[in-house]
Amino acid sequence: MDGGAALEFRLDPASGVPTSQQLVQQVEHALRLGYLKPGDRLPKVRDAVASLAINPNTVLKAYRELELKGLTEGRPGQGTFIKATLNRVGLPELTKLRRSLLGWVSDADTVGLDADGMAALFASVVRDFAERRSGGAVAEGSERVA
Amino acid sequence: MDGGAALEFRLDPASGVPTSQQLVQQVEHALRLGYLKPGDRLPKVRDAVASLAINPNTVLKAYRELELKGLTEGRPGQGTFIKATLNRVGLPELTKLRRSLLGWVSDADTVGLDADGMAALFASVVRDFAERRSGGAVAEGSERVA
DNA sequence: AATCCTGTCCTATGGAGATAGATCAGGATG
DNA sequence: CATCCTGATCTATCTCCATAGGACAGGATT
Repeated sequence: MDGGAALEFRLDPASGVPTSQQLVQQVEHALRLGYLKPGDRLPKVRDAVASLAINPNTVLKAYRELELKGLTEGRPGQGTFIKATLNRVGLPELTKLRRSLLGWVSDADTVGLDADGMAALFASVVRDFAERRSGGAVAEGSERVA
Repeated sequence: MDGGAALEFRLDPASGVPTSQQLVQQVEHALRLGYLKPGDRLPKVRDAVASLAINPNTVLKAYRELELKGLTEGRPGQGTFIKATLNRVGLPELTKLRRSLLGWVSDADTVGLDADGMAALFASVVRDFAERRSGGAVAEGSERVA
């Protein structure tokens, strides 16, 4: 029985981020965006191992970290389940944000910006925004150059 | 003399990304966004070492990788200089995209989405967009979970 | 020429992440 | 009860990353 939906893990070897951390971050992302709710089941350790071709210990390490954070709960014989949520934003708002972001991505794509470029711009803008709100006076430019 | 502008490196220890790779990625980002152009000088190895409190070999490793990619050129006695560009999008378009993205970030912030949540949404949307264009039939949501 | 500043190379060392493989423990099912 | 599936644990090993510290090479400046 496969009662609940399960997250499907992905790996990006080029990112340089340790495998176990990628798993942790993916669960956290899914929680933030409401794709996972308390009670949902995470992929079985052995399934993740098989589909990602990684070591059981790596998955265990990720699950252990999630449990330490209080986000999940491992139940031997049953699986690993979501215990808490990180979702502080309503679904309607998220949908709206998603839709408008999709428009932006589409524009960027039209102009010729690739995914890496989009990510670079996004990171730059978010950092900019954060610094502007806290620092106020951005003494030495953020993405600036000098 | 400081003829040319220089990028200012940052480190994010929490990201899990190896230090040297962070440096490489920052240069690439700056190239994509037009913050760095051919002829610009990168921070001196010893300066980066001092400001980031890391090992010279770590900086060297990053610079060597950039040179291998054909993006930079190290000139003993002078410094390391940008040799190529990754910028395929015009500055006006980038500025426009940046401005509209800033608006989106502001909206997201208003609704209560934090930086991590924004990053999660962004990654999800970009992936979604990429899959939709290649795969075609992604019946129901991509960010779904399956 | 002498000096300084720059990038470059080298060896050795320690730590974190991932792997392999075996084993134990808790719950469900026959 | 016996069996199966699940997560959890353990030890040993391997690789990559970063560090420490010393030394060399090319160009500019005096």
